[in-house]
Amino acid sequence: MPLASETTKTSELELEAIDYFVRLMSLLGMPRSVGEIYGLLYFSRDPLPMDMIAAKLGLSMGSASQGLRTLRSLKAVKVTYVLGDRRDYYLAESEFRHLLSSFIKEEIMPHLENGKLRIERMQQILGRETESYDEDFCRHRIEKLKRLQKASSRLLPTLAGLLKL
Amino acid sequence: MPLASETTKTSELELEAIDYFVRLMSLLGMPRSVGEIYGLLYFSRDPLPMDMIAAKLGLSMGSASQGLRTLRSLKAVKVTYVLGDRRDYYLAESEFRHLLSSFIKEEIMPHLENGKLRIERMQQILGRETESYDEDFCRHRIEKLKRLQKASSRLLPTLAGLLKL
DNA sequence: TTGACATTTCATTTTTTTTTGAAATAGTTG
DNA sequence: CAACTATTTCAAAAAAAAATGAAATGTCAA
Repeated sequence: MPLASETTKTSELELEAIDYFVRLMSLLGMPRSVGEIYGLLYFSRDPLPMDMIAAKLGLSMGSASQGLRTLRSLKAVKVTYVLGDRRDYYLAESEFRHLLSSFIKEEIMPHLENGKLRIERMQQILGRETESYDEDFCRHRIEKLKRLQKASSRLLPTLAGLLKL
Repeated sequence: MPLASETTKTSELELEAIDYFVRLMSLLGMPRSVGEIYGLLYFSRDPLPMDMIAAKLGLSMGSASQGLRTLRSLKAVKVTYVLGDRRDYYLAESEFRHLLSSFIKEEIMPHLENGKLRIERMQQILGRETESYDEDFCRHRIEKLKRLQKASSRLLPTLAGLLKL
């Protein structure tokens, strides 16, 4: 637990941003700590080292480390080297769109790929099991899935692209 | 726990669909049970009553009831009345896009609205706290948030609209 | 009105996810 | 190389989310 003396008081604006991003991130299924860290960095002009982030937010080092890893992988945070200090300093990538775009690429697209395989499997199964009384019905449903699949495969990369600009 | 005699054997195709939709729904942050129910209904030509759904999936009535409520609210499921039976029968709305569209409207848009208010609050706070040394910096960041906000407010309803067609 | 059944609600239990904290690792400096 | 510090890892604890099951509610029909 950090001593009050070590932690600069968290400003009202920071609190507001933390709240805002905790919500936004949780919409993307990210844990609270990730939103907190990003929120704190969002209104910080100077880059912050991990231990200060953890102290300000009252997080353990473990959480901070894991949260920063996530943010780095989403390109939501940049690492800065500060002369004469061994620690890594972090800065928020202020274009949140970048984050959304990486999120689509990293978290959603793989599921889409996987979905394609599954639909193929469904077709195989239906092909094998002949003479089911509702074969036609199932065939139609599979067709619908394929259309959904195709539409998403077009739409999502486009969206990811749009966001980056 | 349902007796084996009450449960028609779940077909391979049904299993595949259940798996598929459990994943897809979990991407939207929906609990497992919701995906299971929708998956089961997706390849069922005949509407099914809640007790049969619960039996086939090995879910409690409570879960089935809650899951169907969610699916109804997303317009992912239609209720059918069967003559001479008191139970409600459920049918999957096969256009999954409808579900995505309701999801955007019901789950995401409210957060957006809320976000707008929060950004306004940030501006108020910044307005009050004069002479912070990085006031300009914060002002810029708030501007970025507003742009993100505006872009999403345009994009998401458009997307929801596109999906419905 | 009463009984039979379908459905919902909700306190409790179970499961899953997230956080913690301490140990392991890595890296730098004297 | 040895001492020090920053960071990561991971088993265990805590917290959050979901499922259960039994009681409450609603609804129809005899």
